Amino acid sequence: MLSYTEENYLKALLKITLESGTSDAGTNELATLLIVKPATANDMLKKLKEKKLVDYEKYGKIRLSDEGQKIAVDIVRKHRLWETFLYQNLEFSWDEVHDVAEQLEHIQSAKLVDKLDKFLGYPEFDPHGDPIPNSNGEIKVHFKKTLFDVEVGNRCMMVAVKDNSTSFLQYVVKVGLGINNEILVVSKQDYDAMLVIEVNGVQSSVSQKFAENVFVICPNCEIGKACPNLQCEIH
Amino acid sequence: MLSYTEENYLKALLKITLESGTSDAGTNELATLLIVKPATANDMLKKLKEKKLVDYEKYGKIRLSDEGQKIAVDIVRKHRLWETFLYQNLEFSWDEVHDVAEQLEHIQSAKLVDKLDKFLGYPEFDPHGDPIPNSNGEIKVHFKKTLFDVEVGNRCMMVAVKDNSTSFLQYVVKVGLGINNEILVVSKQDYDAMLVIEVNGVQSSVSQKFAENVFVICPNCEIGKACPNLQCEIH
DNA sequence: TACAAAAGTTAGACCAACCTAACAATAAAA
DNA sequence: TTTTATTGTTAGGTTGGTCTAACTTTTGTA
Repeated sequence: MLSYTEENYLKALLKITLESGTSDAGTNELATLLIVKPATANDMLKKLKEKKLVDYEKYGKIRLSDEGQKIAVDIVRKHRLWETFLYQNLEFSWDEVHDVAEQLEHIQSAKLVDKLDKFLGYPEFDPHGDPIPNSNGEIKVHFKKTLFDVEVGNRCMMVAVKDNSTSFLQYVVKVGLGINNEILVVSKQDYDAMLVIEVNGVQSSVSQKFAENVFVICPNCEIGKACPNLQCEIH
Repeated sequence: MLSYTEENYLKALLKITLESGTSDAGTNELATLLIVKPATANDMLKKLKEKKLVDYEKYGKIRLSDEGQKIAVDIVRKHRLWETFLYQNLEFSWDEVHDVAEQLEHIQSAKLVDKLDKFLGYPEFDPHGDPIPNSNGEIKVHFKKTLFDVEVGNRCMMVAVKDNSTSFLQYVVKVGLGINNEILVVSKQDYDAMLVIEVNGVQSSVSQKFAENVFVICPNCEIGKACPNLQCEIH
């Protein structure tokens, strides 16, 4: 059984490797993320190496072992499931869920996680649009392209939103948008970056700010697989 | 902000004072409950005294301060709300909820507790029949008559258990008992105080120890109200 | 290539929560 | 009332996670 602290180190390592894409991390970087001194991070790395959760040699690169990665992904799964619960069932706003989920992710009970997942209807994305790993640790490919990135004349499909504020969500509804809706980008103004989009045959004009808060994939993409025409950035 | 450990000491002190009725506790008793050595409990008591959460003098009696009691009751509130959630919404059986709630009770977020309470519909009793303190720390009247107190030939209804250990709860299930089940006390042995009881037409033999851990009311009682024929002791 | 800056490591210390072993005070029994 | 048993306390030690300060290795650039 890992301590709360050890779990946080594994989670931080996963975050760094996923975000950098280089699949390894540095002591300083890790220490900064955990708000801890490099010496402290170094101590912990030695301990995690001992437990075979990280691959690491002195002055060398740090990366999670398979086992370490598995544990880290499971913590992310718990975090995102709890965020979804707080948002969907307990009326938390999207910016309030993180801190509480940060605590809840450390609750140890496999049954709890699976039952929560079932209760929530096996969601694939959390309130921030981030993918929720399934019980086998498989993470859906995550598309980070926004409506604003789509070129004029192209079609895309909405998969998530970045902003979860009520005002934004009401705006989304007003424009006739929803998850899995297909969107055609009709035109874009150079002057003020306003977009004209078409949803279900109805045209609307939306701002850059709005467009940047709508995550999309190209319509040929299947959620969970790599984009066939490489337009979608994989996170 | 209190540590996980400090919270557990406060909760244990509340439990001891409530169960003994004498409103004070001993170092050994506390240590036993927390599965810790008396020396350790003693260290913590000094620390909690320093924080003004317990009233305590060397070799004297230990009791929670008003502030300490308030915190302890709030932890119990959280514990019982989570138990209710696990039981009602996540399909946990009533003997599985305790251990997970033991972790969840330490999550720090006033908003979470209040929203959870609202989500659950402001329940007054948890799956074990124990009363859930409200947000002001007020606890409903609680019936504390045990199965062992019921006279031979009388019927009663199970409302709660005193012992929350998994082994006891599993035994309860094995005997075919559950909350709101009606029990007939068929006979009682003078020699070893064994009881023969009948639940849903099935007879079982249970020990004095077992019977003393099952709280009952007479079948005419309504939970939360005083017993109409005064057979039920109010705690 | 050399050397300064950045990154990483080690040694030694602190605190919280635990321990054991020895001791002190109180309660119970002879 | 004296002795014994129980209960409570203190002193000193261990471990996990943190720190500072000093040191080493690697990296980047003059």
